[in-house]
Amino acid sequence: MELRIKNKIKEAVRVLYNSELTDNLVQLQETRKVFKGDFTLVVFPLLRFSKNTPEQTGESIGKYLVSNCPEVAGFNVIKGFLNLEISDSQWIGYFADLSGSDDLLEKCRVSSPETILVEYSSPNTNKPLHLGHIRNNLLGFSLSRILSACGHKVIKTNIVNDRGIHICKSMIAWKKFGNGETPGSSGIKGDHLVGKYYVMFEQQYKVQIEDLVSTGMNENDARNSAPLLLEARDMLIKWEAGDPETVDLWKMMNSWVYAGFDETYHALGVDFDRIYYESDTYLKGKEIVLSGLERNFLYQNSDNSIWVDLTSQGLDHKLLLRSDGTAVYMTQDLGTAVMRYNDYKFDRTIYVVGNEQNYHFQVLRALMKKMGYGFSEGLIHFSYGMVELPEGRMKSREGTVVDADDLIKEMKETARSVSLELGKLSEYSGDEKEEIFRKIGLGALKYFILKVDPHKNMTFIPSESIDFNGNTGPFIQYTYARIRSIFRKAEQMGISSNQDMIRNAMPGPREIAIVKLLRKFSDIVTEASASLSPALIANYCYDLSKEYNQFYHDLSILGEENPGLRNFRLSLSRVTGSTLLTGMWLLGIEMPERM
RNA sequence: GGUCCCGUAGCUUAACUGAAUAGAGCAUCUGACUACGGAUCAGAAGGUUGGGGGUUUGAAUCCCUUCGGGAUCACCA
Repeated sequence: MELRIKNKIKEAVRVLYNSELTDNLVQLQETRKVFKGDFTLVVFPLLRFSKNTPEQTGESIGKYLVSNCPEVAGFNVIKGFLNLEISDSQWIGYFADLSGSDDLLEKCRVSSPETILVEYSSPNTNKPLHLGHIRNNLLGFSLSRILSACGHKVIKTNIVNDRGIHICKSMIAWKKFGNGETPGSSGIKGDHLVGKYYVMFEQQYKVQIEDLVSTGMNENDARNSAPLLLEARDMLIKWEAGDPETVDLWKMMNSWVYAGFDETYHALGVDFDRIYYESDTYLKGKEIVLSGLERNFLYQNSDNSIWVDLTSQGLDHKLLLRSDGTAVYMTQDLGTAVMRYNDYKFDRTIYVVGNEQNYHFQVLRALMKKMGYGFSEGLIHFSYGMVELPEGRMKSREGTVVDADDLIKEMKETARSVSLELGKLSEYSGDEKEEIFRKIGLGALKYFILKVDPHKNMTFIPSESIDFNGNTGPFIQYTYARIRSIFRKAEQMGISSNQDMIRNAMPGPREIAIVKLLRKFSDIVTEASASLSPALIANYCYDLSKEYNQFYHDLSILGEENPGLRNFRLSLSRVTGSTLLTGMWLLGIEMPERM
């Protein structure tokens, strides 16, 4: 519709002022609520053609459109703004089409689908997932669904950081202090158990440093010569050499961690198509660096360390292999990227990684370009903001890390107490209730995180951040549950919605307002996919719910006497319900049938 | 110090890539159920978009400057 109107506007200017308009001069936008109309043309840019006042220009174009453009039923001009009024029958006709289609996302499909890898989560195996990972996982998962809904081939992927000195630290601590403790023997979830030994290492290490300092050693030397650290380094060397005992221990402890992560991922409702492990990819990375050196893209220092010079691209020199030949972070990312390209020939890889690594990804891209990898342009860093607490960043040392498992559990508990307080659901079985609490608690958490612009840092206030009223997940879920309830009731009454009757109805402004919103859905999803922003969909679902709740409050649906109007309202409810369901699905949020 | 990001009501945030009177929610105050679900709805109050300058018919948005906060610049990941 907008496109047709825009073309008519161009035609109007051609006829009235004998001038050709370029698209960027036709600024057609939604009319703001305080004014009358549906679409607004900003006429300021057209004054140079009309050589007239804004009011006169608006008036002339408005008149032309009313007589030449069937969609436009009327207009008004306020200052430099031409507000166009669309006839109700246009909106009703549009809704009839929408209502008859069974695929709300049909218009979102791109004409040339890409193969896109979305990397998210990327945990370390020495500690459990926390709130930061939750944002990461939710963003990555939702982006995957959005891109895939738009027709792209999406591979959800994860790179597990399972090697390095930090892993050896928890292994050493477990060996020395663990007395053979396992998840099974202790009842502690595997990732938490390993995390416990990592913390224990750091504590004991600190004690040893203090002891050494008290004997007169300076702190730096103490740090480097504490027995525990020496043992960890020794273990890393053994690991790299493939020492069977070390590798077995590593495998065993990793398997505990993976089982723990799987549980968290499952609770969060995210999954992956393909998981890469750093312990596999770093070797590939080394290979690439060595061949890059041979081909003179890189250079070697006198101490044998290997570097790349990116100063010509405004970046710096970057180390790629240590002097002892071991790999650094960048090394394995090179390897991972190449392995992935070999596996999938992707058009894009979207790295969902915090903005603290902006520089790293700039370097990665520039480096791959320099080394001649054609796909370097397709490496996209989806840089999202940190989750902070009121007192600042989460710090594991200060024990302020918000644990993912705890948070998920707390959300469900909160949902439970809110529900019980409201006294609903009494007729459901225990299992049914648990399922509803889970959906609501998780819905609140997910919506809270996804509704904010991914690029912005966000503050999480444990006691009050997650609400169940207002602009929240449960508000949208509630709206959906109400709609479902109407249809249960309608069924009892023997009423069903009839597609053929829609065009004959005479709905009022409340209904039309919803139709206008429903119509925007596919544009919003397309926009979310293009700009990689689930927040657009989240806020849209809220707007739609709000509009629907107003309608629901003011007007009766099943109680409406006029069958045509009742049918229209029922159809409107049906499409609103499926739009909310689809929108929230794109965010990874489940909707309860009742709550 | 170099580079980059962010400052919007008390709090959490929106604003389509420069347009009209900057939208919401929470919290506060006032009202609405003999009605399809009150986790709802209606209303009030709350803003010099950190400050200052500039470009423009028009700036939260672009440019400069200043203040405040953060990130990054490791043979850490």
